[in-house]
Amino acid sequence: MLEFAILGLLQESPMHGYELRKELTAKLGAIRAAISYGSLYPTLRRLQAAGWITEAAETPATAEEVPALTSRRGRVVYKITAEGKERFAQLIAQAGPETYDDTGFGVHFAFFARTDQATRLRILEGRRRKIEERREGLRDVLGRAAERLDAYTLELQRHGLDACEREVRWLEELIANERSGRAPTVPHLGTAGGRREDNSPPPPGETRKERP
Amino acid sequence: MLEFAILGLLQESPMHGYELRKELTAKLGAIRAAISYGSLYPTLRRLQAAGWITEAAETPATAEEVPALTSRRGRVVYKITAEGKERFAQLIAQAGPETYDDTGFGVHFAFFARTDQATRLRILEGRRRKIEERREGLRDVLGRAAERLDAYTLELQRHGLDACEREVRWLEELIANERSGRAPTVPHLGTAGGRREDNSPPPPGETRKERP
DNA sequence: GTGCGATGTATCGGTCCGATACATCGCGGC
DNA sequence: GCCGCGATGTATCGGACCGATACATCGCAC
Repeated sequence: MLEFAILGLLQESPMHGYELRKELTAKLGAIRAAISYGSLYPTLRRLQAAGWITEAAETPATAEEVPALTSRRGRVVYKITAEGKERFAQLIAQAGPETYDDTGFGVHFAFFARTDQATRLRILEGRRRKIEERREGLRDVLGRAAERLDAYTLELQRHGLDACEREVRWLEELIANERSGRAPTVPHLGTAGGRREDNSPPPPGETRKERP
Repeated sequence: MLEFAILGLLQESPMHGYELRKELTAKLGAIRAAISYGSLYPTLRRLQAAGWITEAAETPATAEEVPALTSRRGRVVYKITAEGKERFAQLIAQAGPETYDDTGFGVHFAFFARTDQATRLRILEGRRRKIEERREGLRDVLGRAAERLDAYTLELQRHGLDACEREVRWLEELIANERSGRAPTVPHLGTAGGRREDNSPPPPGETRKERP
């Protein structure tokens, strides 16, 4: 999962570890807390060993200004390779069971902008199926095994059941949307009205052109 | 987390591994998929080494029937020890940061029937605080960084934000309920009748009372 | 001039998962 | 009669990820 997310992010622009973590947190904040360095750095090393990313020298273009007096700090910038892009495409295409669990689905969804419509549809439907199964399981427990469980446990199940039903409805909307016309957002909300008050002083990748 | 859940379940009755997994799945089905044997068995071993659980001989009372012809099947039944009960009580009392993340909170909540009211309240409020923080983070991203993110990522955040708001409301209800009167369920739903035989000390809240 | 929070890289032990292996039991179909 | 098959049951192994920890620099406020 981390591998997938890193390759996806580096496709937008080269980054160093710390930055990667921040972007990851911003992009995946809805589905997981914050990636740990204890996962991040080893994974970066693994990706590099596999040849999917490389270290890029950290020289901010106008490097002649202050050459090397203070022994340039060890900031390691990574960029994705051609093999890395292939790998990412391959990871998108092959959807295993882990694609539909909470984290896996969230990460895939976060990169839907780089995913073709057919695959998007497949993933959304797989997720819906999985949630429906979970929902049925919860209904069973609430129906058949209710007297074996205490009130708190039941309340937890009920809350979980509610979340399942809600997510299924959300997925239905997204699926319908995906089928009829390739609109990227669900109807009840427009195209994210932009008000710009903070233009992020050092934008980590200002030359971001979406590759269609 | 697994340690906590196992000790909590074995407090209700002795069980063998397979059974434990099924009960765990039933009780925690709302918050996590299904416990893996690759976690369960090593954890059982660890708990046994620590002296918190012991193996109980599997002899169904009338064992004289078929003595040992077919080499009695290796079903290992575990039961909790006095030290194990102490350990469980200690784990309930001390609430670390992990008590408030998704899984940690869910597991603690599932055993609220064995938790005193003050601790319940503390955990519910800690969880609320944590979710409120996550909610603010998502609002920040949706407000300040919206133009940096694509429509799918934004939709994901919106869905996450919605879930946060919903959970905060749920927690508010539970907290209010916990404060005024010790009713174990939220008002809008009743049911939940008798418990099964269970020689544990009186669980602090099986006497359901309808709060108007 | 000094402390302190943000930036930045990195490792280590431990928890948990997914795949896999293997053995028994009851039951229905042929 | 016996054969497969799904449920029951115990167990291990490699790998992913986390939390704690360590350490170093930078800019800024006091």
